[in-house]
Amino acid sequence: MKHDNETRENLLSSAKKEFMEKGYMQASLRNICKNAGVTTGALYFFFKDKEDLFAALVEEPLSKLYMVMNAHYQEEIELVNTGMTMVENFSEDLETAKLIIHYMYQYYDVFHLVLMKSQGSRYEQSVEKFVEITEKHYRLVADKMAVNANVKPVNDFVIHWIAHTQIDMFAHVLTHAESEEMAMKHMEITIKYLVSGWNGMFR
Amino acid sequence: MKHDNETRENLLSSAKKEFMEKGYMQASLRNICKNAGVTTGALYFFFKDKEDLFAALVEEPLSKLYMVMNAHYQEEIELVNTGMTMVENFSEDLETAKLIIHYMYQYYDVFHLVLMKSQGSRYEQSVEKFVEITEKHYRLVADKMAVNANVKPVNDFVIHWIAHTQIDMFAHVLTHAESEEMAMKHMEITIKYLVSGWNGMFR
Amino acid sequence: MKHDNETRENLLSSAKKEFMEKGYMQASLRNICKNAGVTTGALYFFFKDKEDLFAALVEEPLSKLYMVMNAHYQEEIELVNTGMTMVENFSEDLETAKLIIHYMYQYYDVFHLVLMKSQGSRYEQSVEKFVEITEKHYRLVADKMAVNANVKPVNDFVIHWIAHTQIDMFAHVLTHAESEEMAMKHMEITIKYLVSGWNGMFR
Amino acid sequence: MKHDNETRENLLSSAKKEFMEKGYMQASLRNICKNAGVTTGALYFFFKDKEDLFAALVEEPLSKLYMVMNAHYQEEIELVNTGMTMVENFSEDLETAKLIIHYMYQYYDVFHLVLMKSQGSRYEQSVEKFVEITEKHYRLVADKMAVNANVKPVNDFVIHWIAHTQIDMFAHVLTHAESEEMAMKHMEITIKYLVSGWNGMFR
DNA sequence: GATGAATGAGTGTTCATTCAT
DNA sequence: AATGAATGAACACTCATTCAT
Repeated sequence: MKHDNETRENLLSSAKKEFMEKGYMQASLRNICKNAGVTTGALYFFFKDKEDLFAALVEEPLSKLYMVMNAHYQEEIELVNTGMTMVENFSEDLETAKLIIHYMYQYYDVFHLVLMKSQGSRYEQSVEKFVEITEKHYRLVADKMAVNANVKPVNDFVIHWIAHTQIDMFAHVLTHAESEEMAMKHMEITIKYLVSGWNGMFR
Repeated sequence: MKHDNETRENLLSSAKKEFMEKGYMQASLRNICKNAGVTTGALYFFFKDKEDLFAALVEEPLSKLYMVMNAHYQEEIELVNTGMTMVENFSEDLETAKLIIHYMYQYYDVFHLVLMKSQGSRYEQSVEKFVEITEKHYRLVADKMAVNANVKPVNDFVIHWIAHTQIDMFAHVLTHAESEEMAMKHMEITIKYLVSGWNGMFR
Repeated sequence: MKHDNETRENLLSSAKKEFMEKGYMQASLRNICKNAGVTTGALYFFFKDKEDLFAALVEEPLSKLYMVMNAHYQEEIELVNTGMTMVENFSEDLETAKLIIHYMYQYYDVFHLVLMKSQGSRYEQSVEKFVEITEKHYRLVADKMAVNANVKPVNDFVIHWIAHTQIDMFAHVLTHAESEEMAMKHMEITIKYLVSGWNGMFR
Repeated sequence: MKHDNETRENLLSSAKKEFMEKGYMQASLRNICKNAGVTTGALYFFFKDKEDLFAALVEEPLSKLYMVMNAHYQEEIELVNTGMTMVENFSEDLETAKLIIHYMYQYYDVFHLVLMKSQGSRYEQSVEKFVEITEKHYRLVADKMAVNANVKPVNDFVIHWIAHTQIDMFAHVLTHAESEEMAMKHMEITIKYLVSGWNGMFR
């Protein structure tokens, strides 16, 4: 039986460590190879270039999360269409958030890399992409609620900022909580905070 | 009276432009010197190294803001000691926030550099420092309020996150508003949001 | 009967394409293998190294042409021994030239490779070899003619240059004519030119 | 008094040697620096990149020769306009050729580099440029002569080839003659050959 | 016959920094 | 006060080649 790409795995884990420590730009391929116990040529057998190496670490879980979020927001918007004026209890949002955080914890390192260490790579825009997805969602929700509650619609700037705040919360929880369990606990309060803030705008 | 170091000024403004465009790490001293019309040697006459050059741009306004914030929070805490259970109207907070944003707009480029372009320099931790200051403040406020309102105290994690959110808001407003005037307008809503969130935690 | 090495053939045709496009030095074995649908190891099973691969493409037709030329010039020199003082009509030379060009067209790619794309390989000296063969021939012819016409012998430098010019003409026609037919047509004038030049020297 | 760019000169002469020996592509900047006794950084202080280094060696004499040739051909064409049917004596052409060769010998190494060692640099097309200039000239001359001599005009292919042959002659003489003196001597015969060939076409 | 993996030396280039003048 | 020159280590990346399986 063939060896299971041991070198590739070594390279990936060495790369993960290096990217974690120094960030994408400051990471040295030389170093990654040295710590993986191979020469630079070996790296280029498995990966096209530096960016491809980084992509191999993060691409899949990342794009999957994009899909999950898009799908989830799709469903949620249909609930709003039924006509509620306010997020009466934040249980809905909490569940969504917990789902996302749970997914992120499954690929803890990946999302740490993407959210905190990707500057200089093509993934440095990932946070903005998450924001965009969330923003579109909130734009719709806010409009519905404004109509239903008969208040003037929230402006784009604020929607964008709220989306940003939401995403930053995920990043924050991921990077500051000691464990997934603790993360979940913290989120109950942060979501309560965010929902209170949201509703406050329509009062 | 000092004679104005024209070269020094040229270097500083050239540096500001380069750092703005490429960020600290990617900025090239070569380039900065070329655009300032001097050679690298000249730069090293005025500045110890790359970091010192960056510091010369941001240090003063930055540390002044640290002081302003510290002073302001000092005052504010005394108000809390008088015994209110809740931030009844957010006018207090709004005024503080507007004061900070106004200060930031006076040194727009400086804070843009510090908040967005300092990665790789020792100032990349500036955001965290702001958070720390804010955090200490909120820790005190939250404790007082918890006692007065007779609810269990908010945990450190959440306080930290709330401080972070607050600081991010400043960064966001600074970088996304078209003008100081607009920034002030936007802040009225964002502060309303944040205060609603804050109060929501104690309900 | 040999079984046809499909892989070998694929490698050869892929190599031909790569060498044609980029020249010997810039050609990448990686690329050649990729386009042939095999790995580098396969290449090294069939060919010793890069140069051997190039040789496999060109060696045979090339050395055969050397032989053809040598043989032809051998015959021709015997005609001169019969005692003519001048190339009265260039039909002789034209026929020889057409014969060579026809042969070259049968292995169009091979000679294109050898004449234009072999720099860096051991075949970069092929042109010089053709020149050498031609030169020896002209040396003899010129001496005979000098004696017969009672003029002083042409010096070696000029003989060498004339040979070079002749060979370059073949290369030029091969690479610039749109078809063999056109090549033949063009050669009638170029040979006329060359013969006029040659005879002019003895006038 | 300042040192006269000794390092730059060392680099240039080291580069000339390396380019001469290995050609543009195979030349190693590391090697050039080592033989010049400096580090790679020094090279990049004086030259933008590899191509710029090569250009510094050849650009000026090369473009000057383009100008000289263009100017000379301009004059010559006016003679043809006076109406001769044939280049009766080749003294005209010989003088032009000697002038060009003399210029080339003044910058012997430069033209050796350009004509024989520039492959891979932007100067690899220099021969073709010389041909182009010469070709335009011969196109005009041939047309005039065809009219005057009442023969059908020579086709473009042949004109192109003749121009090529002419330029190759210069390259050949430059690289094969032992001295300028010898070169001049050789040229008398080669020009005689070329003129005889040319006139032969119109007979 | 052919693969997949790996080597190791090499490439041109960029960088912050230094320092004699 | 500033120049011009030079350092030397680092960078990502490419190459022809090798070899156990």
